[in-house]
Amino acid sequence: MGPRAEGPDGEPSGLVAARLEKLRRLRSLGIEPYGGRFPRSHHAAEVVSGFAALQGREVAVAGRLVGLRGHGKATFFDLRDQSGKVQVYARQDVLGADEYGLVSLLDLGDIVGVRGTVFRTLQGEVTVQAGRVTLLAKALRPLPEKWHGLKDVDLRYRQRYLDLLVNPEVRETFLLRSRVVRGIRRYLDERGFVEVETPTMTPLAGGAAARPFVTHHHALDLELYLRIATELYLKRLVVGGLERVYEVGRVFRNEGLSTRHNPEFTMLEVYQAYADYEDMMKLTEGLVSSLAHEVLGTMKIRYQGREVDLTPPWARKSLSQEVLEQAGVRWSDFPDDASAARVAERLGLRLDRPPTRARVMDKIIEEFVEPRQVSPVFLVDYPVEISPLARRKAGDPHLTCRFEAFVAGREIANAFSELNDPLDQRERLERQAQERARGDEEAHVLDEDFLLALEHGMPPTGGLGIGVDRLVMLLADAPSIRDVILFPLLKPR
RNA sequence: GGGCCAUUAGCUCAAUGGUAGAGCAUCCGACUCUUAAUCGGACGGCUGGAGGUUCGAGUCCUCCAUGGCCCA
Repeated sequence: MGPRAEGPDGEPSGLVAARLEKLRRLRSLGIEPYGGRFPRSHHAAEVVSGFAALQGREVAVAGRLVGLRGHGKATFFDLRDQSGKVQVYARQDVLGADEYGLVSLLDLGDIVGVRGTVFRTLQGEVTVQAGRVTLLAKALRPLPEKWHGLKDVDLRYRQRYLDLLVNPEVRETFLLRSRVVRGIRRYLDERGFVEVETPTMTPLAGGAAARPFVTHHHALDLELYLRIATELYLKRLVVGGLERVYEVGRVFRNEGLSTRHNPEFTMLEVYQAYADYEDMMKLTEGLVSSLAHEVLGTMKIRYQGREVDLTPPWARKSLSQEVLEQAGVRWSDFPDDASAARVAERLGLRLDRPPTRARVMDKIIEEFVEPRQVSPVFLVDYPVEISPLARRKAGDPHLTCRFEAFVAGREIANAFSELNDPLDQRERLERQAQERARGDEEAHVLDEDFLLALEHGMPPTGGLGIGVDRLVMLLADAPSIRDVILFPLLKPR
């Protein structure tokens, strides 16, 4: 499909038509509006910061035209590349009438390369005086308004490239995300962890309590599920002797959208053989605090107006104690589903599905405990009912060696001493299978292949999961998960 | 799934139920140190969609679409 003057959504022909006309005029002048390779000697920011050494010297810069101030036979324009912005000064008497004719046909949004000498204007701005101007790509559509930026949230997500071009803080957020992910890898690599990749499409979606997406493999005529966690495959690798493994990977959960939920998101999972959840606490606080220091230069961060100090060690509190303090109930107050329903009623919890004991536990934590944990804290020792993959606590078979870490009222990590008793694991998954048979689509699946692996012997292992998107939200002070995912899921237009 | 709010020019926003406007962008003209360049002129709209109330609807009502926030 060729360029058209009228867009599908009623784009008025004027703006596009004007640029198509310029394109035609450029070609008639023998200028190719879509250029090739343009070797740059410097980035924009380097020209500005390196002025002392570059003054009077020739540079080659390229970028998008984001400002244009014509003065008849001279023109100032601003080029922006990934590093920043640099001003260019083009004079007809230097360039000659032909090449200056090209400058007069430039539009905001065009991609332009400039070779020229570095100088400082009378106003003090570091500027490249153009000796040669090359059009590298003609823009046929205008950029959003330069002063107010692009605010329409829908357009910002659907045309993220415009958001990135016009709203500098958006680019900053995604550069920060990149640094966070790189920092995670570096931190773990330095500690002897091996990065692996496990299947995204699997015959069973295990390792978490969530509804999966379903897809179909034609050649095998096989139903496949997009993974909801990487846990069960990573533990198979621990069985196989990879003693320290991690995966930073996309997982998929078939749930609604909110400021904290996107159906696909990025999860870090880490497994360390011969370790336990105490080790995972040290790993968590060490990793998160050093990431903050690395990308923000401080461990004292601000999230949505609240001051949070990530400096280790983080507090540890008993989950049961915290539930008692915040909600006024004990786990032992509701030993079964019937009593759990009464407790839910009394606490005013509204559950969308029948209130089982496990659901009420989850809901109490979510509603009463999670929002109140502002300073970093590990809440430890979760009930076995809601922790089917975690090792039981010695001396109290109702609890597990599991913690969740909370910062700024949000869960950021979930970890436990992994259950390596294949018989206990089988019983727990069978219990989940019963829940599933009773209609709970989010109950864990029973994965025989995983149990087979456990039966070969898995060393005692500490495992940790961190939601990378939520971690980035925390560090970027972003209120919505959509601010840290480049292309969040939207309804198609 | 429910409630509230939003949707007006390419973008950002105005407009008691009574002639749809501004800034930026665009187009034409002037201008060789501007930087939200400036100055003069011009173009730009089925007011998200479909119905309804009214002499008259951007404005009031109903439904739909998309988004946001809150709730489930």
